[in-house]
Amino acid sequence: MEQPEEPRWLNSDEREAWLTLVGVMMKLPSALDAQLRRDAGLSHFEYMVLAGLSEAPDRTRRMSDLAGFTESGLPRLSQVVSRLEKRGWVRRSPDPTDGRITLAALTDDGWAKIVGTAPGHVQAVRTLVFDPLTKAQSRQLGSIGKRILSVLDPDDYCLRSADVEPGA
Amino acid sequence: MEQPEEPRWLNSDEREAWLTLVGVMMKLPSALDAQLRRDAGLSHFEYMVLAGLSEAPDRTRRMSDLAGFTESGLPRLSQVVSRLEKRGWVRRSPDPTDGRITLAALTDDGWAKIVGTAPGHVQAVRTLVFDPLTKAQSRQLGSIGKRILSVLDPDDYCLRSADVEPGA
DNA sequence: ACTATTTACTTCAACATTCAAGTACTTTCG
DNA sequence: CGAAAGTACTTGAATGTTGAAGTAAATAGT
Repeated sequence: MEQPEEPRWLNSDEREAWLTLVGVMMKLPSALDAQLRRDAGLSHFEYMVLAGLSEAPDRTRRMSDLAGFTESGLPRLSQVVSRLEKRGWVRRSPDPTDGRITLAALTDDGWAKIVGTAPGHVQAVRTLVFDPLTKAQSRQLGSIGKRILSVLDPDDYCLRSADVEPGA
Repeated sequence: MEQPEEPRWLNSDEREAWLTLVGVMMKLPSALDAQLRRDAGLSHFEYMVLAGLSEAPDRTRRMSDLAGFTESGLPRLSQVVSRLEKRGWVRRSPDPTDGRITLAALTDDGWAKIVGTAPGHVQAVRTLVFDPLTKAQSRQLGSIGKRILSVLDPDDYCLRSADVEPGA
């Protein structure tokens, strides 16, 4: 079941694009983490948790739902939410209608935290990602990302709108 | 020194592109790690170390040079190279001309390992990244990545050829 | 109604990564 | 020539993440 022909190596354009992409994947997360840690004392993962709650109705969400949103398993989420609870930004309570489910809710302090943190983070995303690109490139990035994500994980959260353009 | 106006929020195209990019950055590394671990018993980082040595003259490189290539600090590299040395794929020796420097060299077994592993990994990169894209998109991805990387780290390894196109 | 399986989450142990100190060597300067 | 400073790397402690077992509650079967 091996491919009988020699493998299709990357051509030089592809190879260059690949190495560049690896570089971006290595450095962009650290850069964003550093900004959040410096300006808000939050890891990127903690920020995602607070952001996920802030967008939800009643600022409340199930743990497993949050785990899906943040692309992480329940154990990791559980520990991080414990920390956020100790800091007073999140409160956990069992779902009255189903005792297995734990609901995580953003407190008022947590809401204030995310409201105070978001603008600086958005600015960082802008500076590092969109400002260096033309408008056309920003659109291309969206299309390219969706194409790749649809292979990586067709059920991903971001692809719910069924708009993976077939052309370019 | 705060921006007096309200922050420039991401517009809906940008927001969508951003969430997609986050998804790709979360999942692509794990997918590649999984392929290498399954097919070759290597982490992506270990693969990068072997690949970095395989491309070097005499298949030999300084530890600090390798650390730059793999975008990681010396402590991490030191431990990983220790493991690779125990498995017989790398050998370390002090530089005869400067006793502070440690040279890491790929053994024949290590060369055989990377030669046997590379085709499957390249195939995975192809399947996950380039096959879903048109040729035009592959080129766009290269340009976009270089633009972003040039802000993230202007001294990056990949940008040595001074070819960040100013147009699109 | 009572057990058995499934679901949702937490906790515990193994592992990897990061940061700070330590070691060995080289270069510089009095 | 000898002490001080700097460089390259390794080691060890603290932290965070992943995987496996454990708990608690709900559903399904008998």
